[in-house]
Amino acid sequence: MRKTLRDVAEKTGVSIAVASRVLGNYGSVSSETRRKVLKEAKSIGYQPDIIARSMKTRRTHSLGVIISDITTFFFTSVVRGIEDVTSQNSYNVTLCNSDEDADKENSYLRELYQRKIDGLIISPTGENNSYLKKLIRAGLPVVLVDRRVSELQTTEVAVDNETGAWEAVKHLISLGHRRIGIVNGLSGIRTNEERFSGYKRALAEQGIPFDPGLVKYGDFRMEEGRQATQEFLNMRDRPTAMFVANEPMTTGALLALGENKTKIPEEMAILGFDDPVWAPLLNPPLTTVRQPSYSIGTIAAQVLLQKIRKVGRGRSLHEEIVLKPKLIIRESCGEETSTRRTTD
Amino acid sequence: MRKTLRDVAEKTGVSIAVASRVLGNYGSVSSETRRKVLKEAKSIGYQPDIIARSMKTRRTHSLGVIISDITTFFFTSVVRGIEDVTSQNSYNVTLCNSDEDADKENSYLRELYQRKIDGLIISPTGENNSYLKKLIRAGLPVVLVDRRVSELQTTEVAVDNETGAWEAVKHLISLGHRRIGIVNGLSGIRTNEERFSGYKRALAEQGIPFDPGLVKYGDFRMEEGRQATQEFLNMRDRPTAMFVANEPMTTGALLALGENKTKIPEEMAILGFDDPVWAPLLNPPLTTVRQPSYSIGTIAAQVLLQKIRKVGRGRSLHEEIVLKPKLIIRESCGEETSTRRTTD
DNA sequence: ATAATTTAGTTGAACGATAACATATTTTTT
DNA sequence: AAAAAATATGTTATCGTTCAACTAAATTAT
Repeated sequence: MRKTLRDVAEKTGVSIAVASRVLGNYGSVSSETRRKVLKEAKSIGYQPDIIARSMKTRRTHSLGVIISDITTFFFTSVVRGIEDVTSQNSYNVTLCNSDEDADKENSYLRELYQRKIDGLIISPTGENNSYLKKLIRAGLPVVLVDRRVSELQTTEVAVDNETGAWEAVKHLISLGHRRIGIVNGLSGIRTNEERFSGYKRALAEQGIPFDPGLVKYGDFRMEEGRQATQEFLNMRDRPTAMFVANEPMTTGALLALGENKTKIPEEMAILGFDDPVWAPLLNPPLTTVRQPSYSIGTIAAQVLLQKIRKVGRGRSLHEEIVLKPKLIIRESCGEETSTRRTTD
Repeated sequence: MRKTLRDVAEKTGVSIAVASRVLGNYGSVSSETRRKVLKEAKSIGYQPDIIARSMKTRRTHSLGVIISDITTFFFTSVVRGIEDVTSQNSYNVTLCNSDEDADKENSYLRELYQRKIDGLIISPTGENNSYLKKLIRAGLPVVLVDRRVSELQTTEVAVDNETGAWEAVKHLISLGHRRIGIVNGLSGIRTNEERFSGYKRALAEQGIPFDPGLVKYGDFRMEEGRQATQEFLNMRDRPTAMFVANEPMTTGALLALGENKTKIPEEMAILGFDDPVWAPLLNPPLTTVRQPSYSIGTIAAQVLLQKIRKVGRGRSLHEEIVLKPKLIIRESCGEETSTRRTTD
């Protein structure tokens, strides 16, 4: 039988309120009764019922996390960061995968809200975010990760995508590449618009005309990265280098390159966004733009906990926390002294 | 202001019980009042309070998942499987990373139990599992994944590790390898004992004497895989092949091999347990033992939901669901026609 | 010595739903 | 037409806590 506060109180011969005070460590109780209550609680193995407590306190000490897919390197890492700080602060995390599906996202949102989570960390799909907006306006503490959505009045934690992509493409250009393909993510998403604009800026700055034929859009998953790459390879005037906007699509691209026995970087240079553990294991090792994904998670969680603590006072404001991505140069894009360069 | 059942009832001019019946879809209500209640509920935006409901029904519709580290390929995949079936059945998942730390595991266990989860999926650390045992005896539905623990009276979902390792090592031997190193996981863990015993059996069957100098233990993480490999490389009489018991340690091993510019498979063949997406991308592509990790997750979740539905009736029994691992032969172990073989 | 304050403890009302039970109304059966 | 059964609705206790309000006793201040 499950023991309740009442059992503890009765056994000790004291009122429920006193037992509650002892266990909840507030109010005033004599050290004598405190000792007795504690002893009795321990002896019958009392465990507080968090549900009942939440009912009264209106705090669940649990957070929701909605990401597109835990299976991608970036998000596992973010989630791990979140979990590490929340567990230290005795908050729980409910994990949800939206798969870039706005309906799925909304139904999770509803579910989590009904469960009365204290706060939410989300990487929103971007479409149809009126329900999310409503929750924010209703006072739910929310932190956005990876994806900025300017019309949401809340805190965002993400990397400077424009600069990340810009540096990546600049690097490619510096190695002599002129025809640079991009495999971008879904077009509605700000994160990808930014990466795209970094790509275009780098091109423009070096006086390379923008060629719409060199841009492909994928759904962030491996399969579409592979297809896009295959399409590049089939072109008459194919690019000499490609920049891929996330890790799963990069995996797909590498698969396609392997299937076609395309030599990297001689026949095709490749540079990916996100720096998974296996990037240095490849031959040649993969050049990437590394996001501090674990930190994005820890920071998001810290900020969220702060917000939760001061909920009520003050309106939620739009606030951006932007971290720096870092270009990790390995060997998949060729070398400074490449023939391409000298013959150009 | 948050709306309650009471608000709906008052607005409609009906008792709370009736409103509850309509929204909870049970009991008998006239279609006329049902319509009115539904309409009113919608118009004021009523959302049931799941906490309050749980309080009364003693069901939370949420599950706990405790794994060592979401960051490893195997577990992300398992978790994704779990999440897919739970979300379809409108259960929620609270994710916890134990990091192979029994204390951390136990404190999560306590926390989850207090939160009154309806069921638990866990990959236990193996040490100090008396609290887990207690919860099982107390009637909490539990499913073990990846790690078997024979003394726990509950369902286990895992792969046949002995056979997996046996096939792997047999493959290595068939390619002419005689000195085969193993980088095993922590020694207390059954999963690894099984893999170790598969290794030894393959050796014994081919009449190769077991050499304790060729076995290293790691903590499942990358770093120790790297160290173990470095130690192998430093041996005078180093192995010609190595079998690594999980993905992060395999990553570490590959890193060490790369740092030492060791040629794979000529100077060192490598075969890893777990088949991450990137295995085929390596050069040479990595031969691995693939576990159906996503299925382990979905099956575990399905079994758990079944158990939850028939909780109360019948004691929990020890039951093993064992899936088949599959050897995926690529090129990191050499070829049938290897010089090693012919010169042997 | 009396008043004011602090300390220790009790009582009972929430929190928002569910569900057992009671009652009133309608429909069906005999 | 009376009895039985089914349907619709209301009343109230309850789940396990917390917390405000209150009382009684002990301590301190004047």
